[in-house]
Amino acid sequence: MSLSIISPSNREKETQSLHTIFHSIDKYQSIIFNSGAGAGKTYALIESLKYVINRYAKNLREHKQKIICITYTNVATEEIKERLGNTDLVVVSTIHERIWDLIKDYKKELVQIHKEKLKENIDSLKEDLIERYEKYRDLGDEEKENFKKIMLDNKELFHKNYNAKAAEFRNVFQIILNNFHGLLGNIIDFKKIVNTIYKIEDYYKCCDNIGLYKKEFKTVVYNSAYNRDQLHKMRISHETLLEYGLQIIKKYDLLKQIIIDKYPYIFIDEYQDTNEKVVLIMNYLQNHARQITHNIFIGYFGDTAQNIYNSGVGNRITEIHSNLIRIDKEFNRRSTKEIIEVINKIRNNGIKQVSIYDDCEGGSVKFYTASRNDISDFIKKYETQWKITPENQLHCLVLTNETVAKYSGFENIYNTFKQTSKYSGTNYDRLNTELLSNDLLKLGEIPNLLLKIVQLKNNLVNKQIQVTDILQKNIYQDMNIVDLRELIQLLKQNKGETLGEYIKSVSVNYLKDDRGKYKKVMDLLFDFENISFDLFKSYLLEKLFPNISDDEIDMATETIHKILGINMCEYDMWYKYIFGDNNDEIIYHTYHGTKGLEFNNVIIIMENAFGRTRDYFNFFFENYMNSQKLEIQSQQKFEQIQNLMYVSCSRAIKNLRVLYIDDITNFKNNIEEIFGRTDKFINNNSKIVLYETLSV
DNA sequence: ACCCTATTGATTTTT
DNA sequence: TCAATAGGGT
Repeated sequence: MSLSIISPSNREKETQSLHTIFHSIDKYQSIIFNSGAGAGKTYALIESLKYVINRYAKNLREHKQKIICITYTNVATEEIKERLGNTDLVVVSTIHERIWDLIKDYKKELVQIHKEKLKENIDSLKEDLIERYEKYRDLGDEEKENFKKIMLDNKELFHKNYNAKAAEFRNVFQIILNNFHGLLGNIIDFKKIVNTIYKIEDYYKCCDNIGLYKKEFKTVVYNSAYNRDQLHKMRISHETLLEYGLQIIKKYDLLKQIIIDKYPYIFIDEYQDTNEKVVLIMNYLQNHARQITHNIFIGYFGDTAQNIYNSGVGNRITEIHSNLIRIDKEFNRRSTKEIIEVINKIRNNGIKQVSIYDDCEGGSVKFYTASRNDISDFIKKYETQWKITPENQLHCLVLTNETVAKYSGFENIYNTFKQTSKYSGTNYDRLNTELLSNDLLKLGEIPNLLLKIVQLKNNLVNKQIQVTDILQKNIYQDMNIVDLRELIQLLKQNKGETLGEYIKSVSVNYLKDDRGKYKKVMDLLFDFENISFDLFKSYLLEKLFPNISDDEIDMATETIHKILGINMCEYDMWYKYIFGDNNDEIIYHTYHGTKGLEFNNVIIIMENAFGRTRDYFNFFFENYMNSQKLEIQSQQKFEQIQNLMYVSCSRAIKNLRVLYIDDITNFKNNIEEIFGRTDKFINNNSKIVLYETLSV
């Protein structure tokens, strides 16, 4: 058993680095705590919070003060709350929740800021119209007014035909706009122009309504469930919330002072992912505190090398918030020495980690090349070689959710949903959240329903599930045991090879049910009544192809048939993936999705391309030795890839394999600089074992 | 041969 | 929303 012995001197050193933090807390000197992957950053954060509580609780309570701890995700919030235990002195939340809480009561001021934002947007939208669209620019002032009037009168017609083909769309407006044929030359541009005109009009109206003190225009509302602003409806989303927060805090010194005096300690987790505006806010607080000679401690905890989302502040943080005391932790408490050596080379800057353990040897890292067709064999080989079991799982990292779906066994579900109009075109970005999220609140309506159907089916045959978890209280509370048994029997009769057959079976039994309990269970589950196969089918059609035109119906019906024709086993695989209580031997993730996690055995499937960028990982390897000499933009690209490499490779505790499925001739040397050597994967058991040292 | 327009299909992740 | 490609017109 390795990774278990910590020498007294290492333990002492680790304690020392904690004490450096504590010392800064005592002196109200703000810090930036950097630690690489697996260093125990969250541990340091928790210990710091505990330190403030233990030492200053009495003082804080006397002055009705609290400690703020902000995180990047809700999951992280929950984890910190759990590890910290119960206390009323610390408010743990996401940054958005906190900012909204701090500013939401300043209603008048927010409306004022909102009005200014509307006006700014009106100006820039008007500028866009003139600058981007030549045909529109060339119209005279009177013509522009006239055009606007016509289009405002025909708003409904415009939206009704919005998704029609260009030629058809043009036909609809040709006669109405006979003076403006030039504008109809390019329908895409035409739509953009008209949309912009509508938006400007909406914003003007909103400004008017604010001026008239109309009821719904007296407050700004933050909607965390919605990803886009609806400024004309006084609704803002995440990004604008931070923007308003920054403005209001910047503008009002009294607000700054209130925050400083109420929250003298602010801790920020994963600072590298935090939005730049948040750091700006902190900097304003810090400077104001200095001005009025009040105390405030701000502690940033994170790692710039793990910034994999471009919205994060990353290493620009020290330019924005100056005079931070830098504390680095160089121990690694996760991985074996072999892994640490490789991730140090990938990172190749600042922090060079060493293991905290004396017995840190025994891992293995290898870099293989192969063709795309060899992936499954490669994985299979390690499944036997590493003696993979549900207790010793293999975690396989791939780049896209589509690939995850494929290898996890629900390829058809993913691909068919991708074809629905609910999840394609302008809505394509919803697919991953609404089909694959493990947060049930984020799942789409239909995925949610299908998941509930699969869940009921599985719960009925799962011996560990209690009746109360399957049926709602109002179903079973007035039933005797015989009736209950009968109901369960009937529910269990629902069977089918495919989803469609299963639903047919559900509706057949629906007719058999004379007591009405089965009906009630199903009505609750489906959220509509008189369930039949045809009704279900048209429900899917309506929800997955909303507002569909007549000539698209055939295509849509065919897609619905595909969904119904998918095997129930595949829905089971999908169900298992979502709920993640996984007893599988091999588990697939996206690179990004593994952030913060750690696994004994990791295989990373890598290739040149990622997303729109054809030169992605090869770009990193090609420039590994001379990244300093790249132009600024290329350097940013390099760092982005480097960080993703660093995050994914540092998940491994013991065994790491990278399988590269493109040609590496041009950058083989640099790969070997990092990984020691590269080998061709030969699809033959005996040969591989020769090269490998077993280490499980 | 070249220009303009229409169509199509696509990365990751959080709030 | 964007970029690559297909397709039509001159």
